[in-house]
Amino acid sequence: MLGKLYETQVCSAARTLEIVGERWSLLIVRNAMFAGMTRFTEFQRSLGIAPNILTKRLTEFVEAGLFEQRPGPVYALTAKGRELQPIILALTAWGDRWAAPDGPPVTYEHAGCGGEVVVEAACERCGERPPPPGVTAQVAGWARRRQDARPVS
Amino acid sequence: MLGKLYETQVCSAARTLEIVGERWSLLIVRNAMFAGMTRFTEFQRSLGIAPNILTKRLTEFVEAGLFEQRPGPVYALTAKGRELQPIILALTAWGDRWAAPDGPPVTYEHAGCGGEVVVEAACERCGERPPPPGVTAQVAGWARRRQDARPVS
DNA sequence: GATCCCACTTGCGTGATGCAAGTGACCCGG
DNA sequence: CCGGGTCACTTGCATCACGCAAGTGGGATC
Repeated sequence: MLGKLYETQVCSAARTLEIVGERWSLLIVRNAMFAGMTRFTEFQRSLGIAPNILTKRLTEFVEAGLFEQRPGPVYALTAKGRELQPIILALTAWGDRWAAPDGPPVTYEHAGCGGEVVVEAACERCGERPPPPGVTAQVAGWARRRQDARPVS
Repeated sequence: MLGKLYETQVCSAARTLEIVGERWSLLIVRNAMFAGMTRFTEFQRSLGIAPNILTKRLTEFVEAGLFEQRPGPVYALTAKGRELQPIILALTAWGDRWAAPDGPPVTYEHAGCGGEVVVEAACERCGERPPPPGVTAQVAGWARRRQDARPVS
């Protein structure tokens, strides 16, 4: 949970980043999601994250509903937390393309089928996958009015 | 560019987060991508970001190849920068689902067609869209060996 | 009892961010 | 010409986030 929120941003991406935009957050989620980690020391060891930071992150994830804490203690992803998956996949894909000189270290597979799982933007109406310039943002009327009512500086 | 990198993480998502994981970074990219912003004060005003932080971010984005700086000065997204789009879309989608009590403030449309653009994980082999538990991570052999050669603590 | 492991907590130092004022360049109007 | 406004930053300082390392308490095992 970001200390200072993005309050002037009427935008869901900003809302998401308020919850998982801090240092280590998405890597914690990644390890829970894909390495099956549930224990404090598992996360700590695998990430090299300081225990006070990990405590803070896990506590806030539980409060935000991304994880639930069970006796043990076990930190288990909720449905809400699991649905962060496309973000992890998209981050991975970009990194594979532009920041992986040795090739992709991790690939994601469809369990059972064995095919590679990729994350892509596609049009719900026609099915096409538009290149980035072919995607435009439409701001809802109420959102535009709310944005205008919130001058930043 | 994160101050302390995620050096022990052999993972492209971590590489990506090293470049765009700092505060404001993805919101800057979002504004460039979807609001056509190219000028310093445009970003500064719309985000309410401190000028010293914005300077630092833009400079590093140019160094990392996400933006190029032209006379004006104009900050223009490169192809590398534009390919961050699925990340923005995925962040938005999660936020729409779980953090938008008033509904989605922004939707993304397929230019021309008008259909909504969504980002989804799909299997390249069979075309299915597996739910999160149906996606598994496969770590490449060299990556596992490199990870094992990098004890964290 | 001693030892080990786990799940944190604590205290302090360093680095990131926020705030607000300032600077220099440029443009426009009087 | 001068003054005012705008833009693109820079600077100095305060606050907050994170890193580091030691510590504490609980539980299990020998």
